[in-house]
Amino acid sequence: MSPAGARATKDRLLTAAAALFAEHGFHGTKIRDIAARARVNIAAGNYHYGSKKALYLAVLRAQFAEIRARLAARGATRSPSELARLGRRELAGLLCARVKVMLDILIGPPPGLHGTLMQREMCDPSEALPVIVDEFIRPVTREMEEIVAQLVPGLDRKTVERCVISVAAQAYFYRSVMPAMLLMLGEPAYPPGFSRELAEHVTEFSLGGMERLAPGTRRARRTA
Amino acid sequence: MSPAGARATKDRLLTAAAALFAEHGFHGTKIRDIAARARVNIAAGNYHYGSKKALYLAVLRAQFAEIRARLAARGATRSPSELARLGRRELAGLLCARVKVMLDILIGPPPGLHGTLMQREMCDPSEALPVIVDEFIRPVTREMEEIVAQLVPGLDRKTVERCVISVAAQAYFYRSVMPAMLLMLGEPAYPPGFSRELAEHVTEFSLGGMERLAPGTRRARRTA
DNA sequence: GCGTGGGTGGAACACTTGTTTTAAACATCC
DNA sequence: GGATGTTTAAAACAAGTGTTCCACCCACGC
Repeated sequence: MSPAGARATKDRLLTAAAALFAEHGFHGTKIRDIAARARVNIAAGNYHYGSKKALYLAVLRAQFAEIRARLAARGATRSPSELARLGRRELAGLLCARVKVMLDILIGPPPGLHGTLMQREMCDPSEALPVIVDEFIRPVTREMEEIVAQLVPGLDRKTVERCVISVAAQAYFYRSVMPAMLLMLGEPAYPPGFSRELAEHVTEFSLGGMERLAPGTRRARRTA
Repeated sequence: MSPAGARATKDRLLTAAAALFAEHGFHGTKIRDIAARARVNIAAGNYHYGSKKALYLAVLRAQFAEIRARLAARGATRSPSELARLGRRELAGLLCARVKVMLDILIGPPPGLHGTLMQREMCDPSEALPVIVDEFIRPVTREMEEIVAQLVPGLDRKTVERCVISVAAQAYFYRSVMPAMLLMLGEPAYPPGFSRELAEHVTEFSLGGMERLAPGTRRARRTA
């Protein structure tokens, strides 16, 4: 087959596998289903990737390489020198924009595959977990830490780290427990405009939290 | 066998199944492994519970009935009238205590089975999800909402709900992404005393967030 | 004492599933 | 045109796994 045709098959395999791995997990996804969805032969998966596990790793690598690129493109990234020139209001807006981007990716609509795949990796870590940590979690965390440190001067490193976690936790939560939350809401999906509303709530909530932890704030009792 | 013996095998089956389902998930757990761990015959599972799925549902029902009892026992529960008599400082302490209880259950040591089972249900919801929602999430959420509403008067209902979510999200996060976080920390487990440290951080962070969202706070711009 | 029935043990069954094999068809490059 | 690499098709293999079957055991009631 032509190289174009070849890449088409290999790519169809990858995208079909990504969707199915996200939907049913590694164990719940059958090679036969992937082949059927990609409209290729059953043996194609093993031919191109060697094994089901290798295909899974390829899927995760591709997904998190893609999302990293997407974040860099519209992730509201600023260099440290740029950050230093921003005022509090702009920094807060930047924080809100980043939270919005995270929520858009996580809860959609439509919900991205990345969040689901990440969640599954947390349930059953595989050799792909370091890839996710290095390709996604670490860079995003780093950038957020710079923003937070700039936004609330005087926070020690550990507190900055924990504040970033507290921010990320809120965004991640809405994806992570989505089935339960939709059950409680009685809705089949999050309403339109939900990620914007949430981004504003999370930002305000977190700004309050970070300011309270800033040195000099009343009742900001630090623990040993 | 005597009824006592029968109940013994049935119970051993249940506890063994709980541990293994938590560790490996539904698909990853084999009837034979459960039987081996419970030291019963391979057919015992199907005999006593009908099928693997029914056993799984029984496990989740039992686990979340147990945790509900545990929470009621040491969950720092207060009646609305009791809450009304508490000052801000005591309410904040109550919030911190509840966060600590959640973190103790979630991240341990040792990490409880409930958090893991819940996380797996979020990945692959089954008929057990409504049980978790009704037995665990709803009551805990309700109690937290009462505390928050008492702690920060004037918050509208929706904001109270979202604040509770923001608090719970932080606690849940440390369990949910534990593998990645341990990988980043380079440690095999969370350090001793971690849940206390975290409870204090989460409480302070959240108090700041809630106060900022309170009506009358500067820049507490509400969204439509 | 002796069936009797609920519970048990071990094997067998039936099915799924990842992987491999064989063969042939097809496109592309030299 | 032949060599090479890619794709399809069908079948089979091998391992694993949920479930079922049946003989057996032992406490309990007659």
